[in-house]
Amino acid sequence: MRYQRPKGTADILPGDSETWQFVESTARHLFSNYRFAEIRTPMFENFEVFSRTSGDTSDIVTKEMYDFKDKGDRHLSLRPEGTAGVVRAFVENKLYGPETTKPYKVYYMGPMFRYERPQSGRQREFHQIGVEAFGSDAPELDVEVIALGMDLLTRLGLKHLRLALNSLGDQETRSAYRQALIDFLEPHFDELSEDSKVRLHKNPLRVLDSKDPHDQELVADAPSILDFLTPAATEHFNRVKASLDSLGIDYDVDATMVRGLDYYNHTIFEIMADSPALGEGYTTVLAGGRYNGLVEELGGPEMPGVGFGLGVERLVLLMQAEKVAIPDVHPLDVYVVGIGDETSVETLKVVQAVRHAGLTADRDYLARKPKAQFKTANRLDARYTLTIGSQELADQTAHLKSMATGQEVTVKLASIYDDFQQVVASEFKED
RNA sequence: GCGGUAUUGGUGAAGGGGUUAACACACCGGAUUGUGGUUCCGGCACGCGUGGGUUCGAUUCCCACAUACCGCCCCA
Repeated sequence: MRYQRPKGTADILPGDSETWQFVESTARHLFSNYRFAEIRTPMFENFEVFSRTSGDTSDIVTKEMYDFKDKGDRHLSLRPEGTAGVVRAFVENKLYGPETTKPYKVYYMGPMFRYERPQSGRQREFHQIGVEAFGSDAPELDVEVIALGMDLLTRLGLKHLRLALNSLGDQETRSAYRQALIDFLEPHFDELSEDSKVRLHKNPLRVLDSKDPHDQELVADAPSILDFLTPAATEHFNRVKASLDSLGIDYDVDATMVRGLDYYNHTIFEIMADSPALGEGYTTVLAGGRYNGLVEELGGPEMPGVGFGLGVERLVLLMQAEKVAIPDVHPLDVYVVGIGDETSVETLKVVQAVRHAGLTADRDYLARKPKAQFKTANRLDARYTLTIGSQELADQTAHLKSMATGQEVTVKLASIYDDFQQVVASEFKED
C-alpha cells in the first residue's frame, strides 16, 4: 500500500456516507423548522480570528491549531471550530445592521481541524454541525438553542441523553470566582496533580474538571461559581432553568462544568450520551453556550450570541452503537439483465428509459451470465428485473419479473419506452 | 506532546526462524442449452504495515519509522 491518508483523517465510504447524509438532511430540515438559515464560511481564516476568540492560552491555540504561512506570507489557520469564522462573517458583512431581523439565526456544517492525537471519535479532521443566534440576550433564546440540540439528537435516534447545564456568569462573576478559586486551591498547591498545578494560574477553572482522583477530592469542597453569580447573571440563569422546566426538558446543573474556549459566558451546556462506543460513561456529543462579547472582540458592535456545536464523528459512532436505522433513500427498482453482447445497446436504452420514468435502474457491464446477473439483482434487492436476450430483441419485447413473487410477464419494448411506470402498474396491480 | 497495545488476503482471522501461509465469510467461475436467496466442486495473499539489521535462512528475533486503538493532556 503505497499511500495512506494523513494521520487523523478518515475516508467516509458508501455504507457510512448514507448515515452522514441522513444526519445532515435531518439537521437541515430541523434547522429550517427552527428558522435557522445556512451560512458557509471559509475552512481557513486569518490566524488571529481564532487566537483572539479562543483565548491565547487555550490549548486549541497553543498546540492544536493547524496554522501555516501561505505564499503571500499570510498567517492562516485551518478552522478548529465553527463559531469564530461565523462571527467574523457576521461582523464583516455587517449582519448586525438594522436590516436583518434579530435574532439572526444561522447554522453551518463542515470539517474542522485540530492537531491532536487521534482516538475513537477524535480526529485531526473532524466535522461539526453548529448553530449560532445573534442579537438577543433573552434566556429563552438560550433555551431555544438547547431545545434544538436535544430535538436534533432525539430525532437522530439517540437515547440516554443527559443535559448538563451551568452558568459562567458575566465578566464580574468570572473574575471574582477565579480569585476565590485560586485562594481556595493555593493552600493545597502541593497536593494538586502536576497538570493542575500548571492549570491553577493559567486557567483555574480547568482544575474543576481534572480527572485526577485526588484533585477531585480537593475540588469537591471548592466554592461554586453559582454562588458568585451577579444578580443579573443569577436572574438570567434562573430564567433559563424555568424555561427548560416549562418545556419539560430535564437537566442537571453541574457547577464544575467548564469550557475549553475562553469566549463563553452565562449559560453553558453539554448534551452527553452514555455509550461504550466512546469509552466509559457519558461523553459529550453536543456543546454550546452564550458568548456575549465575542462579536465586539472581532470588531463588531456589542451584540450577544448563543450557539452550539455538535461532533458528527461522535454522533455517528453513537448512532451505530445504538443501531439507529438509516432510511434507504435509493433502493433499486429495476435491474436490467442483458443476454449476449448484441443486446447491450438495447439494455442501455431500456435502463435509461426506466430512469427517465423516475425509477432507479442498473444493469450489468461485465458481460456476465444470466444466472450471475440475477444473483446480483437479488443481492441488490431489486424489485424487478427486465430481461432482454436475442429472441426478445427480435420480438422487440422484454421479460418483466417481480423478484419478490417470481411472477414474470412479457412486455413490449415500445411500451417501456412510452411509459414504464404504466407498464408496472398494469402488470403488477397488487404491488 | 507523554505512556501502552497492535499491524497477516476484500473481510474475520490461525500460525510461527527453514520446502506449497490453516480455516471461515465475501467475491468470481462451474454443476449440458438464457433466470435469483439452498447444495456440491473449483479459483482467489505483488507473500504476512514500511525500511534497515541479526541469521546459512525471517512473515516469525532486534531497531527505527508509519498508522490504528487505549490512557493522559484536551476536547466535538
